[in-house]
Amino acid sequence: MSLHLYDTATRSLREFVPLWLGRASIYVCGATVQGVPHIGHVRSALNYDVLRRWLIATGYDVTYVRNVTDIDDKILAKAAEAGRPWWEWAYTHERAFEDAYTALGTLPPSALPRATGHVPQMVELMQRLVDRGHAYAAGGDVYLAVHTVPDYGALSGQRIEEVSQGESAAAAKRDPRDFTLWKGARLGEPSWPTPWGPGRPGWHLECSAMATTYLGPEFDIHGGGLDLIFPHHENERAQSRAAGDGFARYWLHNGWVTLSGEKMSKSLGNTLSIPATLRRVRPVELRYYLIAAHYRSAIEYSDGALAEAVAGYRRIESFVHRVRERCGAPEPGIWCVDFVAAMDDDLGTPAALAAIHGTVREGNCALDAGDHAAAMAAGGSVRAMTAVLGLDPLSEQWRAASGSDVRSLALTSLVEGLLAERAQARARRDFAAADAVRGRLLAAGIAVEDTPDGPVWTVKGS
RNA sequence: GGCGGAGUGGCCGAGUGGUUUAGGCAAGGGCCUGCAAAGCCCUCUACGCGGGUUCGAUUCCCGCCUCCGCCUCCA
Repeated sequence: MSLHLYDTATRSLREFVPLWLGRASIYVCGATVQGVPHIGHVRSALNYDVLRRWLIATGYDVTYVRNVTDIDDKILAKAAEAGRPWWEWAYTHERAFEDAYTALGTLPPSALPRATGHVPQMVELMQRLVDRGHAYAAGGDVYLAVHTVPDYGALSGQRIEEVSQGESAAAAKRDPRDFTLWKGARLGEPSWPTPWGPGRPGWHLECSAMATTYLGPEFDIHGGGLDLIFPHHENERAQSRAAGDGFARYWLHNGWVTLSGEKMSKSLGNTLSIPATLRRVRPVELRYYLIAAHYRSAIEYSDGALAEAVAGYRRIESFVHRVRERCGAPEPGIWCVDFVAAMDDDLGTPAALAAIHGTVREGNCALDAGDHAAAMAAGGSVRAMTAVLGLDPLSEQWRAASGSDVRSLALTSLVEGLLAERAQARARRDFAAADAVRGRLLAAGIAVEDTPDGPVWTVKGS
Protein backbone atom coordinates (compact mmCIF):
# COMPACT_ATOMS: atom_id res chain seq x y z
CA MET A 1 0.00 0.00 0.00
CA SER A 2 1.18 3.48 -0.77
CA LEU A 3 0.53 6.56 1.33
CA HIS A 4 -3.12 7.41 1.72
CA LEU A 5 -4.27 10.61 3.41
CA TYR A 6 -7.67 11.70 4.64
CA ASP A 7 -8.74 14.63 2.52
CA THR A 8 -11.21 16.97 4.16
CA ALA A 9 -12.47 18.19 0.80
CA THR A 10 -13.69 14.75 -0.25
CA ARG A 11 -14.11 13.35 3.26
CA SER A 12 -12.30 10.24 2.20
CA LEU A 13 -8.98 8.48 2.25
CA ARG A 14 -7.14 9.29 -0.99
CA GLU A 15 -3.95 7.86 -2.34
CA PHE A 16 -1.28 10.53 -2.24
CA VAL A 17 -0.24 11.25 -5.81
CA PRO A 18 1.94 14.36 -5.93
CA LEU A 19 1.70 17.01 -8.59
CA TRP A 20 5.32 16.37 -9.52
CA LEU A 21 6.82 12.91 -9.37
CA GLY A 22 9.10 12.54 -6.37
CA ARG A 23 8.28 15.93 -4.96
CA ALA A 24 5.80 17.04 -2.35
CA SER A 25 4.76 20.55 -1.40
CA ILE A 26 3.10 21.34 1.90
CA TYR A 27 1.65 24.55 3.26
CA VAL A 28 0.69 24.62 6.91
CA CYS A 29 -1.17 27.45 8.58
CA GLY A 30 1.09 28.59 11.35
CA ALA A 31 0.18 30.74 14.25
CA THR A 32 -1.20 34.19 14.69
CA VAL A 33 1.58 35.35 16.94
CA GLN A 34 -0.44 37.15 19.56
CA GLY A 35 0.56 35.09 22.60
CA VAL A 36 2.57 32.23 24.04
CA PRO A 37 2.21 28.84 22.30
CA HIS A 38 0.20 26.12 24.03
CA ILE A 39 0.33 22.39 23.49
CA GLY A 40 -2.52 22.51 20.98
CA HIS A 41 -0.55 24.77 18.67
CA VAL A 42 2.42 22.50 18.94
CA ARG A 43 0.39 19.38 18.24
CA SER A 44 -0.50 20.82 14.87
CA ALA A 45 3.11 21.57 13.98
CA LEU A 46 4.17 18.16 15.21
CA ASN A 47 1.66 16.32 13.07
CA TYR A 48 2.74 18.01 9.91
CA ASP A 49 6.34 17.48 10.91
CA VAL A 50 5.65 13.74 11.08
CA LEU A 51 3.95 13.86 7.67
CA ARG A 52 6.96 15.66 6.29
CA ARG A 53 9.42 13.22 7.83
CA TRP A 54 7.50 10.26 6.44
CA LEU A 55 7.46 11.79 2.97
CA ILE A 56 11.19 12.47 3.19
CA ALA A 57 11.84 8.97 4.51
CA THR A 58 9.96 7.45 1.59
CA GLY A 59 11.96 9.35 -0.97
CA TYR A 60 10.17 12.62 -1.57
CA ASP A 61 11.86 15.95 -2.01
CA VAL A 62 9.66 17.98 0.31
CA THR A 63 9.08 21.71 0.28
CA TYR A 64 7.43 22.71 3.52
CA VAL A 65 6.09 26.17 4.18
CA ARG A 66 4.64 27.39 7.43
CA ASN A 67 3.48 30.97 7.66
CA VAL A 68 3.43 33.51 10.44
CA THR A 69 0.43 35.78 10.73
CA ASP A 70 2.13 38.79 12.20
CA ILE A 71 -0.66 41.32 11.89
CA ASP A 72 -4.27 41.07 12.92
CA ASP A 73 -6.80 42.69 15.22
CA LYS A 74 -5.67 40.92 18.35
CA ILE A 75 -2.00 41.63 17.84
CA LEU A 76 -2.79 45.32 17.40
CA ALA A 77 -5.07 45.33 20.42
CA LYS A 78 -2.70 43.50 22.74
CA ALA A 79 0.29 45.52 21.66
CA ALA A 80 -1.63 48.73 22.25
CA GLU A 81 -2.71 47.48 25.64
CA ALA A 82 0.89 46.71 26.53
CA GLY A 83 2.07 50.01 25.16
CA ARG A 84 4.45 48.32 22.74
CA PRO A 85 4.84 48.57 18.95
CA TRP A 86 2.67 45.98 17.19
CA TRP A 87 5.66 44.56 15.30
CA GLU A 88 7.59 44.05 18.52
CA TRP A 89 4.64 42.23 20.07
CA ALA A 90 4.34 40.01 17.01
CA TYR A 91 8.03 39.26 16.75
CA THR A 92 8.35 38.48 20.46
CA HIS A 93 5.67 35.81 20.16
CA GLU A 94 6.92 34.56 16.84
CA ARG A 95 10.16 33.76 18.65
CA ALA A 96 8.24 32.00 21.42
CA PHE A 97 6.57 29.80 18.82
CA GLU A 98 9.80 29.05 17.02
CA ASP A 99 11.51 28.21 20.29
CA ALA A 100 8.72 25.77 21.11
CA TYR A 101 8.82 24.16 17.66
CA THR A 102 12.58 23.83 17.85
CA ALA A 103 12.53 22.43 21.37
CA LEU A 104 10.12 19.73 20.25
CA GLY A 105 12.30 18.74 17.35
CA THR A 106 10.35 19.91 14.32
CA LEU A 107 12.46 20.26 11.22
CA PRO A 108 12.88 23.89 10.17
CA PRO A 109 10.52 24.88 7.36
CA SER A 110 11.77 25.45 3.83
CA ALA A 111 10.28 28.91 4.18
CA LEU A 112 8.74 30.77 7.09
CA PRO A 113 6.93 33.69 5.44
CA ARG A 114 5.39 36.55 7.39
CA ALA A 115 2.18 38.12 6.21
CA THR A 116 3.56 41.66 6.36
CA GLY A 117 6.37 40.68 4.03
CA HIS A 118 4.02 39.64 1.22
CA VAL A 119 1.80 42.63 0.59
CA PRO A 120 2.79 42.98 -3.09
CA GLN A 121 1.76 39.37 -3.72
CA MET A 122 -1.56 40.01 -1.98
CA VAL A 123 -2.19 43.09 -4.07
CA GLU A 124 -1.45 41.09 -7.20
CA LEU A 125 -3.92 38.39 -6.14
CA MET A 126 -6.60 40.96 -5.35
CA GLN A 127 -6.02 42.61 -8.71
CA ARG A 128 -6.69 39.35 -10.47
CA LEU A 129 -9.86 38.84 -8.43
CA VAL A 130 -11.09 42.36 -9.18
CA ASP A 131 -10.29 41.94 -12.88
CA ARG A 132 -12.27 38.73 -12.99
CA GLY A 133 -15.23 40.25 -11.23
CA HIS A 134 -14.89 38.23 -8.05
CA ALA A 135 -13.83 41.08 -5.79
CA TYR A 136 -14.84 44.70 -5.24
CA ALA A 137 -13.69 47.65 -3.22
CA ALA A 138 -16.23 49.28 -0.96
CA GLY A 139 -16.03 51.56 2.03
CA GLY A 140 -12.23 51.41 2.05
CA ASP A 141 -12.20 47.60 2.25
CA VAL A 142 -11.90 45.04 -0.50
CA TYR A 143 -14.34 42.12 -0.42
CA LEU A 144 -14.66 38.82 -2.16
CA ALA A 145 -18.11 38.35 -3.66
CA VAL A 146 -18.93 34.89 -2.42
CA HIS A 147 -21.89 34.30 -4.74
CA THR A 148 -19.57 34.61 -7.77
CA VAL A 149 -17.75 31.44 -6.73
CA PRO A 150 -19.88 28.49 -7.83
CA ASP A 151 -18.61 25.82 -5.45
CA TYR A 152 -18.17 28.04 -2.42
CA GLY A 153 -18.74 25.80 0.59
CA ALA A 154 -17.45 22.63 -1.08
CA LEU A 155 -14.52 22.19 1.27
CA SER A 156 -16.41 22.57 4.52
CA GLY A 157 -19.69 21.13 3.34
CA GLN A 158 -21.43 24.33 4.28
CA ARG A 159 -24.35 25.48 2.21
CA ILE A 160 -24.02 29.17 1.63
CA GLU A 161 -27.71 29.83 2.25
CA GLU A 162 -27.43 28.18 5.65
CA VAL A 163 -24.39 30.05 6.86
CA SER A 164 -25.74 32.14 9.68
CA GLN A 165 -24.04 35.42 8.85
CA GLY A 166 -20.89 36.79 7.38
CA GLU A 167 -17.96 37.90 9.49
CA SER A 168 -18.97 41.45 10.28
CA ALA A 169 -22.08 43.23 9.10
CA ALA A 170 -20.25 46.03 7.31
CA ALA A 171 -22.62 48.37 5.59
CA ALA A 172 -20.61 48.53 2.40
CA LYS A 173 -20.81 44.82 1.68
CA ARG A 174 -23.00 43.74 -1.18
CA ASP A 175 -23.80 40.49 0.58
CA PRO A 176 -23.36 39.87 4.30
CA ARG A 177 -21.52 36.62 3.52
CA ASP A 178 -18.82 38.29 1.45
CA PHE A 179 -15.54 38.19 3.29
CA THR A 180 -12.83 40.80 3.67
CA LEU A 181 -9.72 40.50 1.54
CA TRP A 182 -8.25 43.80 2.62
CA LYS A 183 -9.09 45.98 5.58
CA GLY A 184 -9.12 49.71 4.95
CA ALA A 185 -6.73 51.79 7.01
CA ARG A 186 -7.88 53.00 10.40
CA LEU A 187 -6.41 55.80 12.45
CA GLY A 188 -3.40 54.68 14.46
CA GLU A 189 -3.09 51.34 12.71
CA PRO A 190 -0.34 50.35 10.31
CA SER A 191 -1.24 50.34 6.63
CA TRP A 192 0.19 49.60 3.22
CA PRO A 193 -0.76 51.30 -0.03
CA THR A 194 -2.84 49.51 -2.67
CA PRO A 195 -4.71 50.61 -5.82
CA TRP A 196 -7.88 50.62 -3.68
CA GLY A 197 -6.43 52.69 -0.90
CA PRO A 198 -4.24 52.07 2.14
CA GLY A 199 -4.99 49.25 4.55
CA ARG A 200 -3.81 45.95 5.90
CA PRO A 201 -4.18 42.29 4.89
CA GLY A 202 -7.20 40.23 5.69
CA TRP A 203 -6.43 36.88 7.24
CA HIS A 204 -7.56 34.65 4.40
CA LEU A 205 -5.81 36.57 1.65
CA GLU A 206 -2.43 36.24 3.36
CA CYS A 207 -2.31 32.50 3.22
CA SER A 208 -3.33 32.24 -0.40
CA ALA A 209 -0.66 34.75 -1.39
CA MET A 210 2.09 33.15 0.66
CA ALA A 211 1.28 29.59 -0.32
CA THR A 212 1.36 30.30 -4.03
CA THR A 213 4.42 32.53 -3.76
CA TYR A 214 6.51 29.63 -2.50
CA LEU A 215 4.72 26.57 -3.83
CA GLY A 216 3.23 27.80 -7.09
CA PRO A 217 -0.39 28.19 -8.18
CA GLU A 218 -1.09 24.53 -7.48
CA PHE A 219 0.50 22.46 -4.76
CA ASP A 220 0.01 19.21 -2.93
CA ILE A 221 -1.02 19.50 0.69
CA HIS A 222 -2.57 22.22 2.78
CA GLY A 223 -2.75 21.56 6.50
CA GLY A 224 -4.04 23.21 9.62
CA GLY A 225 -6.26 22.79 12.63
CA LEU A 226 -9.84 21.61 12.46
CA ASP A 227 -11.15 25.07 13.28
CA LEU A 228 -9.62 26.51 10.15
CA ILE A 229 -11.84 24.56 7.76
CA PHE A 230 -14.47 27.22 7.86
CA PRO A 231 -14.17 29.99 7.12
CA HIS A 232 -10.40 30.28 6.72
CA HIS A 233 -9.61 27.43 4.37
CA GLU A 234 -12.92 27.67 2.57
CA ASN A 235 -12.11 31.29 1.83
CA GLU A 236 -8.52 30.63 0.83
CA ARG A 237 -9.69 28.00 -1.59
CA ALA A 238 -12.47 30.18 -2.96
CA GLN A 239 -10.29 33.21 -3.63
CA SER A 240 -7.37 31.29 -5.09
CA ARG A 241 -9.49 29.21 -7.42
CA ALA A 242 -11.55 32.22 -8.41
CA ALA A 243 -8.26 33.91 -9.30
CA GLY A 244 -7.40 30.99 -11.56
CA ASP A 245 -5.02 29.02 -9.35
CA GLY A 246 -5.43 25.31 -8.83
CA PHE A 247 -4.36 25.66 -5.18
CA ALA A 248 -4.22 22.76 -2.71
CA ARG A 249 -4.86 19.22 -3.90
CA TYR A 250 -5.21 17.64 -0.46
CA TRP A 251 -6.61 19.27 2.66
CA LEU A 252 -5.50 17.86 6.01
CA HIS A 253 -6.83 18.89 9.39
CA ASN A 254 -5.62 17.92 12.82
CA GLY A 255 -7.78 17.48 15.91
CA TRP A 256 -7.79 19.33 19.17
CA VAL A 257 -6.04 19.09 22.42
CA THR A 258 -8.87 19.59 24.88
CA LEU A 259 -8.73 20.38 28.55
CA SER A 260 -11.61 19.21 30.73
CA GLY A 261 -13.51 18.35 27.60
CA GLU A 262 -13.20 21.80 26.10
CA LYS A 263 -11.13 23.07 23.25
CA MET A 264 -7.98 24.71 24.49
CA SER A 265 -8.07 28.31 23.45
CA LYS A 266 -7.03 31.67 24.68
CA SER A 267 -10.56 32.97 24.74
CA LEU A 268 -11.51 30.25 27.21
CA GLY A 269 -8.37 30.82 29.24
CA ASN A 270 -7.72 27.09 29.58
CA THR A 271 -4.41 26.84 27.82
CA LEU A 272 -1.42 24.80 28.83
CA SER A 273 1.64 26.66 27.64
CA ILE A 274 4.70 24.96 26.26
CA PRO A 275 7.16 26.60 28.65
CA ALA A 276 5.05 25.45 31.61
CA THR A 277 4.72 21.91 30.29
CA LEU A 278 8.43 21.61 29.56
CA ARG A 279 9.19 22.32 33.17
CA ARG A 280 7.59 18.96 33.97
CA VAL A 281 8.54 16.64 31.10
CA ARG A 282 11.33 16.53 28.57
CA PRO A 283 10.54 17.88 25.10
CA VAL A 284 10.88 14.45 23.51
CA GLU A 285 8.37 13.06 26.00
CA LEU A 286 5.86 15.76 25.20
CA ARG A 287 6.44 15.04 21.54
CA TYR A 288 5.72 11.35 22.12
CA TYR A 289 2.54 12.21 23.99
CA LEU A 290 1.22 14.47 21.25
CA ILE A 291 2.10 12.02 18.48
CA ALA A 292 0.80 8.89 20.21
CA ALA A 293 -2.80 9.64 19.32
CA HIS A 294 -3.96 9.70 15.71
CA TYR A 295 -3.71 13.24 14.37
CA ARG A 296 -7.38 13.52 13.53
CA SER A 297 -8.64 12.46 16.94
CA ALA A 298 -8.97 14.75 19.89
CA ILE A 299 -6.54 14.49 22.77
CA GLU A 300 -8.19 15.04 26.11
CA TYR A 301 -5.24 16.29 28.07
CA SER A 302 -4.60 14.84 31.50
CA ASP A 303 -1.55 14.71 33.73
CA GLY A 304 -2.03 10.96 33.99
CA ALA A 305 -2.03 10.44 30.25
CA LEU A 306 1.07 12.57 29.92
CA ALA A 307 2.78 10.51 32.63
CA GLU A 308 1.89 7.31 30.76
CA ALA A 309 3.38 8.70 27.60
CA VAL A 310 6.55 9.47 29.51
CA ALA A 311 6.68 5.87 30.75
CA GLY A 312 5.97 4.56 27.25
CA TYR A 313 8.72 6.60 25.69
CA ARG A 314 11.21 5.66 28.37
CA ARG A 315 10.60 2.00 27.66
CA ILE A 316 11.73 2.57 24.09
CA GLU A 317 14.56 4.83 25.11
CA SER A 318 15.91 2.55 27.81
CA PHE A 319 15.99 -0.34 25.35
CA VAL A 320 18.03 1.65 22.86
CA HIS A 321 20.34 2.84 25.60
CA ARG A 322 20.82 -0.72 26.86
CA VAL A 323 21.74 -1.88 23.41
CA ARG A 324 24.22 0.96 23.11
CA GLU A 325 25.80 0.24 26.48
CA ARG A 326 26.08 -3.49 25.92
CA CYS A 327 26.54 -3.96 22.18
CA GLY A 328 27.58 -0.55 20.93
CA ALA A 329 25.45 2.15 19.34
CA PRO A 330 23.25 0.66 16.63
CA GLU A 331 23.05 2.45 13.31
CA PRO A 332 19.53 3.16 12.02
CA GLY A 333 18.28 -0.04 10.40
CA ILE A 334 15.13 -1.13 8.65
CA TRP A 335 11.46 -0.39 9.32
CA CYS A 336 9.22 -3.33 10.03
CA VAL A 337 6.35 -3.90 7.64
CA ASP A 338 3.66 -3.15 10.22
CA PHE A 339 5.25 0.23 10.78
CA VAL A 340 5.22 1.09 7.09
CA ALA A 341 1.63 -0.05 6.69
CA ALA A 342 0.60 2.03 9.69
CA MET A 343 2.29 5.18 8.44
CA ASP A 344 0.92 4.76 4.94
CA ASP A 345 -2.57 4.49 6.37
CA ASP A 346 -3.16 8.17 7.00
CA LEU A 347 -0.18 8.47 9.33
CA GLY A 348 -1.36 5.84 11.78
CA THR A 349 1.04 6.75 14.54
CA PRO A 350 -0.72 4.62 17.21
CA ALA A 351 -0.21 1.46 15.17
CA ALA A 352 3.28 2.63 14.24
CA LEU A 353 4.16 2.95 17.91
CA ALA A 354 2.71 -0.50 18.54
CA ALA A 355 5.11 -1.82 15.89
CA ILE A 356 7.99 -0.05 17.61
CA HIS A 357 7.05 -1.48 20.99
CA GLY A 358 6.88 -4.93 19.45
CA THR A 359 10.40 -4.54 18.14
CA VAL A 360 11.53 -3.30 21.55
CA ARG A 361 10.18 -6.49 23.10
CA GLU A 362 12.01 -8.65 20.57
CA GLY A 363 15.17 -6.69 21.21
CA ASN A 364 14.85 -7.04 24.97
CA CYS A 365 14.44 -10.78 24.55
CA ALA A 366 17.58 -10.83 22.44
CA LEU A 367 19.46 -8.93 25.13
CA ASP A 368 18.26 -11.38 27.77
CA ALA A 369 19.43 -14.24 25.58
CA GLY A 370 22.80 -12.58 25.03
CA ASP A 371 22.17 -12.43 21.30
CA HIS A 372 24.01 -9.21 20.52
CA ALA A 373 23.48 -9.42 16.77
CA ALA A 374 19.72 -9.68 17.12
CA ALA A 375 19.70 -6.94 19.76
CA MET A 376 21.68 -4.66 17.45
CA ALA A 377 19.27 -5.35 14.61
CA ALA A 378 16.28 -4.57 16.79
CA GLY A 379 17.98 -1.47 18.13
CA GLY A 380 18.73 -0.28 14.62
CA SER A 381 15.18 -0.93 13.58
CA VAL A 382 13.82 1.00 16.54
CA ARG A 383 16.15 3.88 15.77
CA ALA A 384 15.00 4.01 12.16
CA MET A 385 11.34 3.93 13.05
CA THR A 386 11.56 6.41 15.90
CA ALA A 387 13.56 8.71 13.63
CA VAL A 388 10.58 8.92 11.28
CA LEU A 389 8.53 10.17 14.21
CA GLY A 390 11.29 12.48 15.38
CA LEU A 391 11.78 10.38 18.51
CA ASP A 392 15.10 8.61 17.93
CA PRO A 393 16.71 8.52 21.39
CA LEU A 394 20.19 8.60 19.87
CA SER A 395 19.58 11.45 17.46
CA GLU A 396 21.58 14.62 17.88
CA GLN A 397 18.40 16.44 18.79
CA TRP A 398 17.75 14.43 21.94
CA ARG A 399 21.18 13.34 23.08
CA ALA A 400 22.60 16.85 23.33
CA ALA A 401 22.11 16.81 27.09
CA SER A 402 24.27 13.72 27.43
CA GLY A 403 26.93 14.85 25.02
CA SER A 404 30.66 14.52 25.48
CA ASP A 405 31.36 17.91 26.95
CA VAL A 406 33.88 18.39 29.73
CA ARG A 407 31.33 18.12 32.50
CA SER A 408 29.92 14.85 31.27
CA LEU A 409 33.40 13.39 30.88
CA ALA A 410 34.06 14.31 34.47
CA LEU A 411 30.77 12.73 35.46
CA THR A 412 31.64 9.55 33.63
CA SER A 413 34.96 9.36 35.40
CA LEU A 414 33.30 9.84 38.76
CA VAL A 415 30.58 7.23 38.17
CA GLU A 416 32.97 4.67 36.77
CA GLY A 417 35.13 5.07 39.85
CA LEU A 418 32.18 4.50 42.18
CA LEU A 419 31.07 1.50 40.17
CA ALA A 420 34.55 0.01 40.48
CA GLU A 421 34.29 0.39 44.26
CA ARG A 422 30.89 -1.26 44.17
CA ALA A 423 32.26 -4.14 42.11
CA GLN A 424 34.95 -4.71 44.70
CA ALA A 425 32.38 -4.64 47.50
CA ARG A 426 30.22 -7.15 45.65
CA ALA A 427 33.22 -9.36 45.01
CA ARG A 428 33.85 -9.65 48.74
CA ARG A 429 30.05 -10.06 49.22
CA ASP A 430 29.81 -6.82 51.19
CA PHE A 431 26.36 -6.05 49.79
CA ALA A 432 25.67 -3.29 52.29
CA ALA A 433 28.57 -1.30 50.91
CA ALA A 434 27.60 -2.13 47.34
CA ASP A 435 24.02 -1.00 47.90
CA ALA A 436 25.23 2.18 49.57
CA VAL A 437 27.10 3.13 46.41
CA ARG A 438 24.06 2.34 44.27
CA GLY A 439 21.87 4.33 46.63
CA ARG A 440 24.09 7.37 46.44
CA LEU A 441 24.11 7.25 42.67
CA LEU A 442 20.34 6.81 42.53
CA ALA A 443 19.85 9.76 44.85
CA ALA A 444 21.82 11.82 42.35
CA GLY A 445 19.58 10.63 39.54
CA ILE A 446 21.87 7.93 38.22
CA ALA A 447 20.34 4.46 37.87
CA VAL A 448 22.54 1.38 37.93
CA GLU A 449 21.46 -1.91 36.40
CA ASP A 450 23.33 -5.18 36.62
CA THR A 451 23.22 -6.97 33.31
CA PRO A 452 24.90 -10.09 31.92
CA ASP A 453 27.37 -7.66 30.34
CA GLY A 454 28.15 -5.96 33.62
CA PRO A 455 26.67 -2.91 35.36
CA VAL A 456 25.15 -0.25 33.13
CA TRP A 457 24.40 3.26 34.36
CA THR A 458 22.10 5.87 32.97
CA VAL A 459 21.26 9.39 34.02
CA LYS A 460 17.55 9.70 34.49
CA GLY A 461 16.03 11.89 31.85
CA SER A 462 19.01 11.94 29.54
C1' G B 1 -31.19 26.44 12.44
C1' G B 2 -26.95 24.34 9.08
C1' C B 3 -22.34 21.34 8.85
C1' G B 4 -19.15 17.88 11.36
C1' G B 5 -16.83 14.70 15.24
C1' A B 6 -16.92 11.51 19.62
C1' G B 7 -18.81 7.80 23.47
C1' U B 8 -14.07 0.96 23.78
C1' G B 9 -11.49 -3.02 29.34
C1' G B 10 -8.79 0.10 36.16
C1' C B 11 -6.53 4.28 32.92
C1' C B 12 -4.58 6.10 28.01
C1' G B 13 -5.52 4.65 23.23
C1' A B 14 -6.10 1.58 18.27
C1' G B 15 -9.16 -1.45 15.40
C1' U B 16 -12.51 -4.94 13.27
C1' G B 17 -18.93 -8.23 10.79
C1' G B 18 -17.24 -13.89 13.68
C1' U B 19 -12.77 -17.83 14.69
C1' U B 20 -5.19 -15.41 17.47
C1' U B 21 -10.19 -9.80 18.42
C1' A B 22 -3.38 -3.57 18.77
C1' G B 23 0.07 -1.22 21.87
C1' G B 24 1.22 1.35 26.33
C1' C B 25 0.33 2.40 31.60
C1' A B 26 -1.40 0.31 36.16
C1' A B 27 -2.52 -4.31 39.12
C1' G B 28 -1.65 -9.61 40.53
C1' G B 29 1.41 -14.13 39.81
C1' G B 30 5.96 -16.28 37.93
C1' C B 31 11.19 -16.38 35.87
C1' C B 32 15.84 -13.95 36.36
C1' U B 33 18.84 -11.28 40.42
C1' G B 34 22.95 -11.46 46.56
C1' C B 35 19.06 -7.72 46.83
C1' A B 36 17.23 -4.36 43.44
C1' A B 37 16.27 -2.23 38.78
C1' A B 38 15.32 -3.44 33.97
C1' G B 39 13.62 -7.28 31.06
C1' C B 40 10.73 -11.64 29.78
C1' C B 41 6.25 -14.93 30.52
C1' C B 42 1.23 -15.40 32.35
C1' U B 43 -3.47 -13.33 34.27
C1' C B 44 -7.51 -9.71 34.43
C1' U B 45 -10.80 -7.41 29.47
C1' A B 46 -14.36 -3.69 26.71
C1' C B 47 -16.99 -1.83 23.05
C1' G B 48 -23.21 4.76 25.55
C1' C B 49 -28.74 3.08 25.33
C1' G B 50 -32.94 0.81 22.49
C1' G B 51 -34.39 -1.45 18.11
C1' G B 52 -33.27 -3.61 13.14
C1' U B 53 -30.40 -6.34 9.18
C1' U B 54 -27.50 -11.01 9.77
C1' C B 55 -26.26 -17.74 11.12
C1' G B 56 -23.47 -13.99 13.97
C1' A B 57 -22.47 -6.73 15.35
C1' U B 58 -18.53 -3.34 19.38
C1' U B 59 -18.07 -3.09 13.96
C1' C B 60 -23.69 -2.05 9.06
C1' C B 61 -28.81 0.57 9.36
C1' C B 62 -32.60 3.42 12.28
C1' G B 63 -33.89 5.98 16.68
C1' C B 64 -32.35 7.95 21.38
C1' C B 65 -29.05 9.85 25.22
C1' U B 66 -24.53 12.35 26.48
C1' C B 67 -20.33 15.22 25.12
C1' C B 68 -17.50 18.28 21.77
C1' G B 69 -16.23 21.38 17.48
C1' C B 70 -17.32 24.86 13.27
C1' C B 71 -20.90 28.50 11.19
C1' U B 72 -17.27 35.19 14.88
C1' C B 73 -10.59 35.59 16.18
C1' C B 74 -8.60 30.56 16.94
C1' A B 75 -3.79 24.80 15.77
